[in-house]
Amino acid sequence: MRMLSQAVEDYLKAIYKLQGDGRVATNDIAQVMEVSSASVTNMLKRLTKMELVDHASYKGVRLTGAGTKVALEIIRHHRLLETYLKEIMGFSWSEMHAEAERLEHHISEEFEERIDEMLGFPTHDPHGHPIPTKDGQIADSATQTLAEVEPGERVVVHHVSDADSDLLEYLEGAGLLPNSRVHVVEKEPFNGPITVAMDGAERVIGREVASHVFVAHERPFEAGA
Amino acid sequence: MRMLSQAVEDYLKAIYKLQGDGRVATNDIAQVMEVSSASVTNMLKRLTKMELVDHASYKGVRLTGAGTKVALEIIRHHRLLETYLKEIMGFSWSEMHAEAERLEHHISEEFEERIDEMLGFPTHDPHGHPIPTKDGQIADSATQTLAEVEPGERVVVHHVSDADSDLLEYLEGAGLLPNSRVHVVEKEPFNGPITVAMDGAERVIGREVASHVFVAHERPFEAGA
DNA sequence: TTCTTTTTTTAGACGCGACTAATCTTTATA
DNA sequence: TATAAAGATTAGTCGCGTCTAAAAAAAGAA
Repeated sequence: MRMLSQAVEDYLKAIYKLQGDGRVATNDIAQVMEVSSASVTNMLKRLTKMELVDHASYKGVRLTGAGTKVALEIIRHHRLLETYLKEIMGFSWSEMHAEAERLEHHISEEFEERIDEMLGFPTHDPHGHPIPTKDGQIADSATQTLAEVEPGERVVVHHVSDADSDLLEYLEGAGLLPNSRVHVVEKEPFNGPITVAMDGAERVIGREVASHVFVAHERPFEAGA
Repeated sequence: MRMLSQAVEDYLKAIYKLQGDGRVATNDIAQVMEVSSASVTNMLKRLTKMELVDHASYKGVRLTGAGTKVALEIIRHHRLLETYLKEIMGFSWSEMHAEAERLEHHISEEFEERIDEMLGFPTHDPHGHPIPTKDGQIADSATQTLAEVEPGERVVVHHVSDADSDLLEYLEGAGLLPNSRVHVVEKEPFNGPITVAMDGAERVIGREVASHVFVAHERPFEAGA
């Protein structure tokens, strides 16, 4: 794995985020990166030579397999860092993002593994965004469980684990059915119970039970990422 | 505080370490930085313009007050990071140094404060090197107490707190007198007792008592710093 | 379709931080 | 003290990543 500059990593990350199914426009990259279009064109030439992007003059750009891999690594770093800074180090929402934005380029594989482990291999960051795995897989947005949601977050139940029919009945009784809106009020530490509010009424449920309730965020994408 | 490049920070750190009482030679900087002498001369010109060093052609270089301040900040980052990586994150000695070497340039004031606090405001890093304070003070090498020494380290008792005569008598009975060599064998977590070896015999002492025994390392300066 | 507007690229420049080769200065040695 | 060796600086180049101004290509409107 060759050494890439921070600038290169930032461009790849920006292109990844702009890239839906199609190709990305030079001007769009210039805007989110806050540089001139000429700078972007210049960089795209270099990225093309490095085979990280596929750029055709006047036709937009797209990440190659290698480029996508790098972008996902950086995004993984970012989201793991945000989770770590918030959960373990007590950073605020605003400080968290800026710090992760810088550190994501400078942590080692080793560091990444340690924080992943210390966090219990989380699948989503504090915003609810999925954390790419080491081999570049991104969890489906509905693979986050209620047990992982942070206090203050509002989520919608997506589906419920169908392993145990007793459990299903309990969840049904508790009103934790697909499409119900849930507001996580409090979380006891050390895998203790979770207090949720549904239709204004509070309810305390065990962490174990919560880990069988798969949820989605109400607003999948927002400002910071 | 203006933004400095990583290169500038690295030069200042190198000069700080080479600088005893006198001035530092271009070639010496080139050697530790692993760059050509011409590159050093070139950088010294820029550092002089920034008023971070005081450089006279053919006469060596010396840090200014501002330059020293920056160097100490970076060294503080490095030593706090090494301590954090080792104590909290479980890094090995070898990984610790390399990681701190990169991260020292990229952590915020906020991050620095958090890890300082999480570590209980340590005065020395795991090597036993003093950690500069935020305002650039460096603890005397003999202000580290036995309570702060890591298992495996060998230290020499420098002096003993003279607050309490009962304590002094206890320490005398335990053989913890100035110039005695002490090998820390084990440390119980959560401020539990410490096992030390002296003249081959092991002895268990309370953490509170150990915090009144001021020690110095046998080899004040070694490879990594 | 032709003209206009928007988007993108090219051309040329600049600061940073490195390099090599050549040219001083200073220091050491005969 | 003259000369050789060691140390430091200058001169000139290069790649990175940015910029502005100008030209070219694509897209939209009359």
